[in-house]
Amino acid sequence: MTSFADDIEAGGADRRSRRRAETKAEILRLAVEEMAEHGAAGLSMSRVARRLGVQPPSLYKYFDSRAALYDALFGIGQRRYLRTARRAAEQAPPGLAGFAPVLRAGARWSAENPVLAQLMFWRTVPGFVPTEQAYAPALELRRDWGERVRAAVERGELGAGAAGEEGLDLLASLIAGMVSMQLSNEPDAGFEGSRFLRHVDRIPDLFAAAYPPPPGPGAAAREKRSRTT
Amino acid sequence: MTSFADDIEAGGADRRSRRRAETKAEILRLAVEEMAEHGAAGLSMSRVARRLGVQPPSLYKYFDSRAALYDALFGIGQRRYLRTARRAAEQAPPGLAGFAPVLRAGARWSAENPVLAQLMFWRTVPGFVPTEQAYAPALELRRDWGERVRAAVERGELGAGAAGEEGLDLLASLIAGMVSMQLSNEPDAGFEGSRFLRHVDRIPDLFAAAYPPPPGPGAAAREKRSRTT
DNA sequence: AGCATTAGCTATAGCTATTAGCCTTAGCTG
DNA sequence: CAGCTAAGGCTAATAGCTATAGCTAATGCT
Repeated sequence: MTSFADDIEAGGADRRSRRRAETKAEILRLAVEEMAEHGAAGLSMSRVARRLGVQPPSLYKYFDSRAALYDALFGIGQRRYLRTARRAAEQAPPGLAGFAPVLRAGARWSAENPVLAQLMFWRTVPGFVPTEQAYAPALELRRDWGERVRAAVERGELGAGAAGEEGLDLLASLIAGMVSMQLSNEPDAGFEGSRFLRHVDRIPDLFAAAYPPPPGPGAAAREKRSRTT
Repeated sequence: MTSFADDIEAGGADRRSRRRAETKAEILRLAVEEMAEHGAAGLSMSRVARRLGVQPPSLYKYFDSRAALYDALFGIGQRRYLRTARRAAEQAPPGLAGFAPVLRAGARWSAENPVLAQLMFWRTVPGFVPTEQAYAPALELRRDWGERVRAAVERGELGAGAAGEEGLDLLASLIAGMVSMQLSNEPDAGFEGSRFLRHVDRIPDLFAAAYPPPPGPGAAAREKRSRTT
């Protein structure tokens, strides 16, 4: 969170390119600090410049506009969020049982990066629309979830509708709700001990309640297990 | 939505007070139009003044600051939202069966007033913090829900935990999720045919799945009913 | 009819983003 | 190592923003 060094690709191995990338990363870091203080929509180029010890117009050597700065942060956030989810997915068990760890990882990331999460999940900065490129990871993540849900359906853990657009919309709404409540009510609370994010672990059961699996082999065992949990 | 005449109390029966109240209502109306175009955080006093056909400083005769204008809209929105929910509650059946109509009424209101909903449910306007007075209806609504859930618990339709702070947080998260998805993804879509808000009717069942009622008289009948629904 | 208040105005201060254009110097290249 | 390019800073200026101060005319109550 603190450093953006890895998110800026240096144009070349030049010393100049390297220094330029460092400055860009520093600007992004200061921008996030600014947003943490004044709200995601309250980013001021002038204040960032002051923090950097530079006159405001100099910032435009690095980012074409305030919107471009937002877009960079939006894109970095989306990439990191996707990466976080995929890493969690690697270690998660297959099927429905793997939902909770992945959801939890995403929720934790959002709690630890409230400013970026606000920018990404509510689009509330007037005049800012993310570029297609910056938005791309969000579409990838949605595809990931599509596959994950489909796998759970094939395992007989969820009803067929769960893997459709409708089911994915419901699943997205469930996680969005808890993250939204967190961001608007206690953005600085962190993940552990959050009033709202502790409910994230319940999402798989809630989702399964909305799309119950068809009765089949193993249904009785699953039923018993879910009752004791 | 179009008129704010009923939301501004005229100081007296004076002709002056009446005209003043009319102008205030007109300003609020134009402010919402502005916000619909430029985003909730993109309200500009100058643009509102231009629309009203007046110089910017003249607005300050009616609202002390931009924040005061936001606060008025925030308070009006909260009052209307509370009123909408209570009206729906009057006609709703008692117990868990009454949840859906009330939730739906709130969701519909949010879809029809996306700008006010954004201002109220995400607090994303930099520097704006609602006054206690403007926020009060939100607390009342939470108390209403507390009673409604408690009644359902007493009827044996929900588990005991549902009526605690934790349960209410979960319920709030469920509705917030769908409204949030609506506001960020298709704010201009309206209620009917919304991808996300159609899931609102499922909330009671989801909530009941999280706080299942203790087995007791009528449990079998309830079980059968919920399966056929 | 008289007069206080209201509701407009202009001018101004101090922010903001952004563009234009200048100048120095860092550092790559021949 | 010399020279040149372009990176990266600067100042000045424009246009827009919120907000305050203070003036003026007319509204409409008493």
